Amino acid sequence: MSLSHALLGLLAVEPRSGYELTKAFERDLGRYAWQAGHTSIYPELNKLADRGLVEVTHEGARGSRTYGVTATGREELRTWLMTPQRQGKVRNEQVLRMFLLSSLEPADALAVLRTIAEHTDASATELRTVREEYADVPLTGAEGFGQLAAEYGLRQYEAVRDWARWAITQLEKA
Amino acid sequence: MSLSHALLGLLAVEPRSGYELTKAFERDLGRYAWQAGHTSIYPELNKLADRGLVEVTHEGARGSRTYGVTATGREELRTWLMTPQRQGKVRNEQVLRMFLLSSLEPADALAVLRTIAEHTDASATELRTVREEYADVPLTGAEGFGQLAAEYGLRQYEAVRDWARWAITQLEKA
DNA sequence: CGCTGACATGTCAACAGTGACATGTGAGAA
DNA sequence: TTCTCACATGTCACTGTTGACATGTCAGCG
Repeated sequence: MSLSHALLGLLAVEPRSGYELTKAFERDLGRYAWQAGHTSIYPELNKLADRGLVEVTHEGARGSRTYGVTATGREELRTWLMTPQRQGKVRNEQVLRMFLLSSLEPADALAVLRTIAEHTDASATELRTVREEYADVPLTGAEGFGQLAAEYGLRQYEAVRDWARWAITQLEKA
Repeated sequence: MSLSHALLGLLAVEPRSGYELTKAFERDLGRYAWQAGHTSIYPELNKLADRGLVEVTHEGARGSRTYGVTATGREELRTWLMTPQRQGKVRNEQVLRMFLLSSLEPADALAVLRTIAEHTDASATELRTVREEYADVPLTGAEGFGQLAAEYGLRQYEAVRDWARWAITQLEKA
């Protein structure tokens, strides 16, 4: 399952509590890569702890538990990231919508494409400012994470926007 | 659920059997947008038929049933595609791997990035030849579907490749 | 004519993920 | 001090998805 590796990866960068992990999924990670709610995160943390891949490193206020990755966990994560990535699971509702555009009347398809182009352009602009904040932090470590993510998201949005614009001109030509 | 709309969309472009739909999911659709196996497709087709959104238009050899979209189904699909797309569900194992790169030693991260760059570049090259085949078919209708998909996939791969190359130079600088 | 392999559809148990519900804590504001 | 809200973790029923298993058909080949 990918959720376990996502948690392992986040904890490997920096120890966190289940609550903080939930927040992380609400930001970049859940936006572009893999979304998960606290209802799946907490049980998964317990399973990982049972398997000895993570451990509670600190207990704070309000019953919070901060988890860290064990040596075994770090090894498991490394193996997963380094092994030849076979065709992974993909499930993206936005992309699905784009693929189904051909089933609409050209006029309707154009309308949808225009809103896609607008939305992705707005998101790209937004991310460009986020990127500035990371301008001179090191790539590895807790901050580099966000930097790679922001850059990835930005390029992703720009690609979709450009595709939508291309599709619009193609449709208008016809 | 998105699967029902995916089926509706595919059938709206062109009537197909469950078997043919399964093949479609093994190609572009399952690769970039939404994957599904025959074990979820057949039951879903029956549910859609019960709800009157699709209907059997032809029964062929070996018990095959070709489905088409009803007027109601087409309306349902149109509504779904045209309504303001809230933040849809995203789940992409490849992207997840990229996000977790920061948790690796720089040397390991570089190795992974290099294979990503190679793989995506190869896929882009492959799709570029696929695109040629669509060079002068109309955008709407059964073929336009593949054309939009190919173009989308190509731009996606190129964006990821360029991002990986960018990340490599960033890491090497550090 | 028998074999093989793609065609074609299905069930079912196990598992993953979501949303609703539940419970309690501590900080800061009024 | 009381209230509110973010913090913090959890269960559970329901739904969606997968993989293993099951069954049968037709075309082409030797």
